Amino acid sequence: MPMKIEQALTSLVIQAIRSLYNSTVESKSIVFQKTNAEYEGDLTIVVFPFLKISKKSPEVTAKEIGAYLQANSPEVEHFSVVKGFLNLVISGQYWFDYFTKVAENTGYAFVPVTDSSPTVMLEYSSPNTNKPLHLGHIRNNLLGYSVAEILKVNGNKVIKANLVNDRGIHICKSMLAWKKWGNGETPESAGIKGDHLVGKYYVEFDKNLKSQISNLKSQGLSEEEAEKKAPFMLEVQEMLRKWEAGDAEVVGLWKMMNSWVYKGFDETYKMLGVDFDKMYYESDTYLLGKKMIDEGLSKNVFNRGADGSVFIDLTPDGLDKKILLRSDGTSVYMTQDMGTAVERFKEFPELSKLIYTVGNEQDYHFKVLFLVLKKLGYKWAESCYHLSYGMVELPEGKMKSREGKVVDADDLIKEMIDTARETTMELGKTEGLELHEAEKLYHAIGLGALKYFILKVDPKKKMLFNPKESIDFNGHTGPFVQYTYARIQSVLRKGGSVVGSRLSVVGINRKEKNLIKIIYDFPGVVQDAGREYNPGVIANYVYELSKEYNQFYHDITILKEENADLRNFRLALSAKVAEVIRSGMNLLGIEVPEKM
RNA sequence: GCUUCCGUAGCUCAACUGGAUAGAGUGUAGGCCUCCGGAGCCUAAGGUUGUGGGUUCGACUCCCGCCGGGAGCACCA
Repeated sequence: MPMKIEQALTSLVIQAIRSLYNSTVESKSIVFQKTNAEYEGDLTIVVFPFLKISKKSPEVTAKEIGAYLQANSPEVEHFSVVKGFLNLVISGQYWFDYFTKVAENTGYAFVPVTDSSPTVMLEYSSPNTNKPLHLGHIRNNLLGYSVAEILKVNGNKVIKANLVNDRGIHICKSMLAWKKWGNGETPESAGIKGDHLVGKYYVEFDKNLKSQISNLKSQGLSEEEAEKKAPFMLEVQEMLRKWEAGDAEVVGLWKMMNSWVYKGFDETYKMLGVDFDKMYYESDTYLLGKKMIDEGLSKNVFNRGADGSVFIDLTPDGLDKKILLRSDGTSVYMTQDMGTAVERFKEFPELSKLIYTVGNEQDYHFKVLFLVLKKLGYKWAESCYHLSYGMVELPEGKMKSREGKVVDADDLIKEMIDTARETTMELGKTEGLELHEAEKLYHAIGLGALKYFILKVDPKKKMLFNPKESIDFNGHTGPFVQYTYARIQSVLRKGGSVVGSRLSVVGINRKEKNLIKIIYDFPGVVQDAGREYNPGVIANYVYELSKEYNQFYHDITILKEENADLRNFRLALSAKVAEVIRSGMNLLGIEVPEKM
């Protein structure tokens, strides 16, 4: 990657200040920003921080520094001053040279992974096996996958992990309902995906339990008592005990129903295009944390209550007391998470970061988890990070899975693809496409729209999904970017290939310069996205690039340009834009079609 | 009640981490296919950034107080 012009200018500004005002400034205080479109210029230096040193007005200071830069840097063509802002015009030659240097280098924005690169484990997805995936899971999956890809191109080895919540009382609920009312129904016999079938029995259980509870309440029991004494509740608890004791029949049922669910999940994962390097199952790991109870007690980090329960008192840290072992000796979620974290650093001692992709409703949980690990003396505790994301809300409010107010993942994916198919046909773009190619295209567009819609939003913020309005293919959307890519491919097919490093052009126009400047920004954007764990940075960037290209395409002739050098340059520029769009979209897990 | 996150155009989202007159899309009203793909391009209207103070050359951004909303609050996961 060529050196950034900002670096060279920074040291020049330091020189300027030394020579003009006989003083030194830190490079940190020299901030560059893009020049506003309404003024002439490429880069702007804010001179307010230097006024104390120069003891002159903002205008004079800016002019003096500007003159120095112009005199000492061939890249600074000229400059102008507006109030305290020094606007620098960087020569077209510089931008053109930059372009020829990166034109042939597809990885110019990426940090390569080597043997000595740090290893990061990123956990995401982590579903429960008692119901199918919904829109909330989709955000988790897309976010996790994308951040993993972004970390890779920032020079990290990434292990994508999925910890499946495959045991516990909620799983037993589906099992019990199926046993009672299922009549041996299977995904095959019912013609339903396995995860949906199991989910159906989960709902069934809940319904029947509720009617039992309301019966008991009408007999005069309180809500709390009724919940505890409902026969179905007692039965399901008994089932969980049997499962933990290894009862052959219960375990057999559990295995069968879970295998249905996994098959269903695999289909959904495949449609979403997400994958994992490492699968963990809670049935293997849920006992891990128990060992740490003694460790914590002997280190006086944990306390034992009179009833035998174990807890940690975090009130000195501004948090609460947190139970870690129930009075009956069983462990809670927190304990399990402690155990699995320790286990992972044992399994992968080279881990430099452990990232959990989990919704922000668990912010407190992870705050406590990391603090407990730190108090136990694990120095890697500070390398743990909660990639917290906001909830997806519907126009009518939060999704409630128990009330059936959810957007089912499989339904939504299908709807996106159907809409892509309809739109493509309406626009008459299916000509000359084989059927299976067409279907691949609808998938790319439908999923592209969905993924882009979700990933363009800052993960930290909650987002609204309106099923009627959110499926849009125009404007600031995935298909807009895909369309721009396909359009460029069409130009390149007609224009032939050119060697970007052997170009010569006398001058570049404003639109060309704008495009090169955006291409120039890509490395920094990739870095920002990685530092912030935010795919939205990439999404907004590829949109900006696409928009600029479409203007260029509209205003500037490419194929019919008579000057061969200019024509070649514009073809090479188009090819580079397409390549950056493709690599950016791939970081979001979105495919770009050659035609659409 | 305590802790915590959030309020930006009618709607959905940005704003380079404290910098210029807060930007896009969508929707609304208009315009652009004799030119490489109209899923595109251009123009217009649309804002006291919830609100009141403070910090400073400068605040959507930092601090404090209100108003409104979400989430979490030891033996659920």
